[in-house]
Amino acid sequence: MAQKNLLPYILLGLIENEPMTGYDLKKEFETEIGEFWSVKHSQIYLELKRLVANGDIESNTGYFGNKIEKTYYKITPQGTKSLEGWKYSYEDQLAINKDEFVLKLYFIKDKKDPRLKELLNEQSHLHKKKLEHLNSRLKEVFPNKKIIDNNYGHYLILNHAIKREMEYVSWLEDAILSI
Amino acid sequence: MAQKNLLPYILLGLIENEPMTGYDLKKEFETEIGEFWSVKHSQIYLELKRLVANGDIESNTGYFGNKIEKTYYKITPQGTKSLEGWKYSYEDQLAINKDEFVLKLYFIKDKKDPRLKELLNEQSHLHKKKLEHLNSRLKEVFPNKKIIDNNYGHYLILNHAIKREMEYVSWLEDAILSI
DNA sequence: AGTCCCATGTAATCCGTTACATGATTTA
DNA sequence: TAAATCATGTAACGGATTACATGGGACT
Repeated sequence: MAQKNLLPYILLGLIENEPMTGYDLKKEFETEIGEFWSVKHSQIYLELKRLVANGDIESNTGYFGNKIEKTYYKITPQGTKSLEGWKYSYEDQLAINKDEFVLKLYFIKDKKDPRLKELLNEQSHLHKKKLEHLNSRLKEVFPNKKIIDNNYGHYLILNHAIKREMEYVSWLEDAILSI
Repeated sequence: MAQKNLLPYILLGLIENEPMTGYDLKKEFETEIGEFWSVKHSQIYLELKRLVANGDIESNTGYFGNKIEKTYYKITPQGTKSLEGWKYSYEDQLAINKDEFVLKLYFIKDKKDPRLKELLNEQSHLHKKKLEHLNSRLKEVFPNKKIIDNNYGHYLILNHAIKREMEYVSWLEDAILSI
């Protein structure tokens, strides 16, 4: 494979709970899962066709109480098996996490570079905003223990994202003070 | 552009210090910059041609005291300008950092899922190994203050990578204890 | 009447990985 | 002399983004 294509598993994972249309799936990437993954609708519709051709999902087109024709997709037993296989598969090595800002810094050699502080400040601002956003998401999405225990993976990764941003900000602040 | 292509800037940044061959550049991705970025040699050679066509670098083919013909590339004033422009450019939003493990967790709903702990343990092991590796890199690459001050960006991002792995491990350990 | 959102696609383009390919030199 | 490394490419394929495209419904 050219690049590891995880979209099939995402779509299966989302459809598993309840049948969905391509548009519904697109919407998911604007809210919940959009915090952790991004994809364009053009890719979704193509992948859905592939999944149908592969027998992982089934489509059902019609008017479902609405005035607009929609196509709903539901997962097949084969699709469920494929999804489970991926969910519990072992990763033998960590992928490199490509961060443009980190790359830029690699090429800034001189500690006394006059624009270094400004760059660090800009990033700090971005990450502080992100951190704020994630903190409010946590409160919003997980108001009580029951919701936490029934969406535990999501709860864990949201907490991880928050800790990651805290680390990012603290690193940048330390860096700013060090120069 | 399909995906943001940062390779031109990486190549310019590496060539800026001293003229290099395609093979030299490939080697860089096996050591220093390989900690933060990955690329295949096929892409390097293609990108070098594009940079030459674009006037950002100049090529010089011949026998340089060796028995093998090599092609050295050096940066042009235009290339330097392009590199500087990128290095000090402002990023207005943060890119999503796609992590397969995080994605998997999103689809693990139940806190009592019997395989959750095992998955977390596996990841913890990987990140601990990574952390060890980064710590030894830091000692190896930055033995004294002068080297630090003259490669400050690299020093900063290596420290960031270490703190990031520490956060990852601590998050996983907390998660393991919580279930 | 116009704008926004719903809903679903295709096409073009470029990026990234894998595979194919070749030949010389150094090292074990 | 065989294997590893040096050195440089091309080709095929698939993933990801952008742009093009269409039509209906809801809201102002």
